[in-house]
Amino acid sequence: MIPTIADTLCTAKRSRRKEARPGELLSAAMTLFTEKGFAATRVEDIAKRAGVSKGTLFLYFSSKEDLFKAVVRENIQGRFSEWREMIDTFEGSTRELIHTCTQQWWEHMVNTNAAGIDLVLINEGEHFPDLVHFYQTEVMMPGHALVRTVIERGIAKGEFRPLNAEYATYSLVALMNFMNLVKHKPAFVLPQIRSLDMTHYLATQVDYILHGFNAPSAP
Amino acid sequence: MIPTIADTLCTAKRSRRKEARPGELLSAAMTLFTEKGFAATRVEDIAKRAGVSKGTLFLYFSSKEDLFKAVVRENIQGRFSEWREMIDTFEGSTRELIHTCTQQWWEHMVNTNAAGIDLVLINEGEHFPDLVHFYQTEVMMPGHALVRTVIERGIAKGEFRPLNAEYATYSLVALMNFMNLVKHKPAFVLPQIRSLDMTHYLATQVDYILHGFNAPSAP
Amino acid sequence: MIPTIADTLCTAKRSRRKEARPGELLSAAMTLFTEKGFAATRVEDIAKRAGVSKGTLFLYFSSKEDLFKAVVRENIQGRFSEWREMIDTFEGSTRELIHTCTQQWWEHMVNTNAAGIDLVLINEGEHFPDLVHFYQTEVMMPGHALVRTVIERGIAKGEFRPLNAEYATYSLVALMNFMNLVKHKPAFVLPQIRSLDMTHYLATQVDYILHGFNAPSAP
Amino acid sequence: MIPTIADTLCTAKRSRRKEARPGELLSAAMTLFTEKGFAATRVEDIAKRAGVSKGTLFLYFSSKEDLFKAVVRENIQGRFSEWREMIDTFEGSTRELIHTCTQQWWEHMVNTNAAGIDLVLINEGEHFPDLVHFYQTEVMMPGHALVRTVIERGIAKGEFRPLNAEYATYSLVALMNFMNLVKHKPAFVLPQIRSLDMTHYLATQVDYILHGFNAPSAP
DNA sequence: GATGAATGAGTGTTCATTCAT
DNA sequence: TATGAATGAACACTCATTCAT
Repeated sequence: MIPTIADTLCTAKRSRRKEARPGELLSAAMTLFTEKGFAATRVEDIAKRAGVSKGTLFLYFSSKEDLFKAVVRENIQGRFSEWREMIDTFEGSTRELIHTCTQQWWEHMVNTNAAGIDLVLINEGEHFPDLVHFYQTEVMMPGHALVRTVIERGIAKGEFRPLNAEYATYSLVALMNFMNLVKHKPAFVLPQIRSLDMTHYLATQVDYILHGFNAPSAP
Repeated sequence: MIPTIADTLCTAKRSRRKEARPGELLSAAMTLFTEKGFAATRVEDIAKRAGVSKGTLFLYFSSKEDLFKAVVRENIQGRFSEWREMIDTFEGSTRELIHTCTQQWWEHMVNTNAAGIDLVLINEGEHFPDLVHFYQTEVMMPGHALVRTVIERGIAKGEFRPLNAEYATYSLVALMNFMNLVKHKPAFVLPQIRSLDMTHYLATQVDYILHGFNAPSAP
Repeated sequence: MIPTIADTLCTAKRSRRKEARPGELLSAAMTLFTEKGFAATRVEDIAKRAGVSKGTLFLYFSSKEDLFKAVVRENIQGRFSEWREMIDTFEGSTRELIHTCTQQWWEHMVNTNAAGIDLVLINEGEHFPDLVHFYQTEVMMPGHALVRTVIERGIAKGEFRPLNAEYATYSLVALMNFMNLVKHKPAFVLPQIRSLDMTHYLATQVDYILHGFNAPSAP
Repeated sequence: MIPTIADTLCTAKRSRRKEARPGELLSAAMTLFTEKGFAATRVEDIAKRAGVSKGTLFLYFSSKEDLFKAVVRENIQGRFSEWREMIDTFEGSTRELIHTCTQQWWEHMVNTNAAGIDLVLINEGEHFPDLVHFYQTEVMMPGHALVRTVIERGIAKGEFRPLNAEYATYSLVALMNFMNLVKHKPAFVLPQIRSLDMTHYLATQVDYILHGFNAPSAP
């Protein structure tokens, strides 16, 4: 018997979907978690958005919290080695390095929503102490260390004044958090900011900060 | 029957409290909303903290949402005229003005939790579209205008380089938001930051920013 | 204004019910738990039977399991002191004592359904290890000790032969369990047994057992 | 292509298993049903224990209930003719006959878990009215009749006093049920009983009962 | 005015059953 | 025949809101 196109599609769809399922769920979960927060997101809505039933979700993730952890692991953790590599081998000025890093962060973390996860934890972390611990240990500490490494590089090479490295780290963290909020939280700032060219805005803000660090302006 | 002293006390307490009731509820609500967010705060806990029953709360506020709106109106609006006055009549350098403003903001807004309301709206604003509109119009726009006025003063007086005033405004907004988060959201940053002297930290960060604006360092 | 009858009834009903609520829930719970088992009983059905809503049940008992424990405490625990008292002060023959005890047990424990709780634990105990522990400690051990005391009294007074007291205890336990099953589990025995006079049957069976213990027959 | 040894084994195993499948499922089901009860046993666990998938189980049994019915039919029915034969041709004393029967029952019914099914029906019979009817008719009535026959033999031969045969039957039934519970329900009795030699215990209890029937003690 | 008992809609999670492969 | 992915009904528990007192 010759398989009809419908058959083929069906088969193809089934098997393609089977493998894609966890990924589709993770993606749907990331979107909704970052849009509405953890508590306000209903697992049923995640499932619906991934095109499956509620029961199917629990086939792949043992609980809502487990799903959230998986989202974090998938999207944030494990990118650090690349960043570390990049920073350690960078040959240009620290000024260029910081611009490169922030632009990449914007592109890969913010535009993909990955950075929005941060905001979820900030807001609802109190109810999930173990998630916070996991996140502090696995995400925030490495991230913070990365930024600090860059700052210290600038100081060591005499590009920056002898700053308090911890404070300077927070200068960049504050900016990144600000941009994260602008991107993900419509209620955060005036609508007009949304019409800005965020890439350009980021570069400018970084320049302000570097200026404060005494880094020479771009030639 | 002759009223005992206990009776008298009781009556006095009663009537005093009767008038103070809404204020106590608003205060309890602000504390809990800023601590736990809107959704995660139970009206029963607000009532308990205000020393009344759940039913009483609904006597004064028709819903949880209504109570939240009242908290916003009570604590944020109406401070702007003082600030405007202060800025318009300030006689020192813009650098000093900015330091003064930020320190006052820290003292009056952050330490009193008022600024924490901001964070609640940022996170859960989706549930209150009209409140977000109100907030944008009545709080964020005036606030933003105030900061911008100060920036423009600095540019006009030649203390700053000819900055993009909008961008520069956001530099300060980002810092203030960062500090707000540090104060209110334990999961936001690494625990170590909590041991900092926040007043000093704020001053230092403002200095970095002003440095970026080409404002001469403090003498 | 003169209260109407309706008012009076309403008031009376409200306040009467308020106090009676936990008792009504306990009673409904005992009936359903013994009829259908723990897992198969829905809290909503318990509430419905007590004439309240599901929410009300959780006002008085923090969980289904907690409710079950309360049923045990209410109906079984705390009766032991009376029994102990009665046994210690009994003046007749051990034969008479055992007949008295078993008849009272039938009347107060089986006819009130209290003994049915036993069966629930027997069947579903595996899923509630802490309930089993509670029950073994608080109910089975004292109950077993009580029966054993009586057996040992008979041996000490020379009314019984020098039995293995533990074995002999189980002889009575087995009988009691049997009757419990007959009363509560329709599928346990042939329907014909239901037409027996259970009081008489119990007395006869006890007599058989006592006969086995070498207690002289009733004169 | 030449089949490898592995292939052969696989095929052999496959076809052997294919035929054995329902039996393996029945056996797994009996174990789990008697261990955990009907409702608390998950079909997936039965399938896993039988080494097949959940889907396969439903290939052989149309529902969980249907599987349970098959377990009952498979394991209990059809043993009665042997017992009847044995009883009718037994030549020793009724006392010996009863000891023989109870020991055989322990060995063949309790130790093989078959008797545990009894308990499941006792507890969850409400969900299977037709099965209860089947069980009463096909299992309990013949079983009861068998025991009664033995009692009546003892009376007829003058070994027992002129007992109420129905009552005396229940004496044995109660003991058997008790032992069944001890064997299968950990929550039933105090843990100490588990350390007893059950065979010896059974013999002793039977002796007590026979003593009550006035059967002379073993010589 | 003040209370707190009562409500019931809403959500995370389980599991028997189905069905495309 | 055998699989296992998918389903959705069911249930314990929470909490904003109501209302008789």
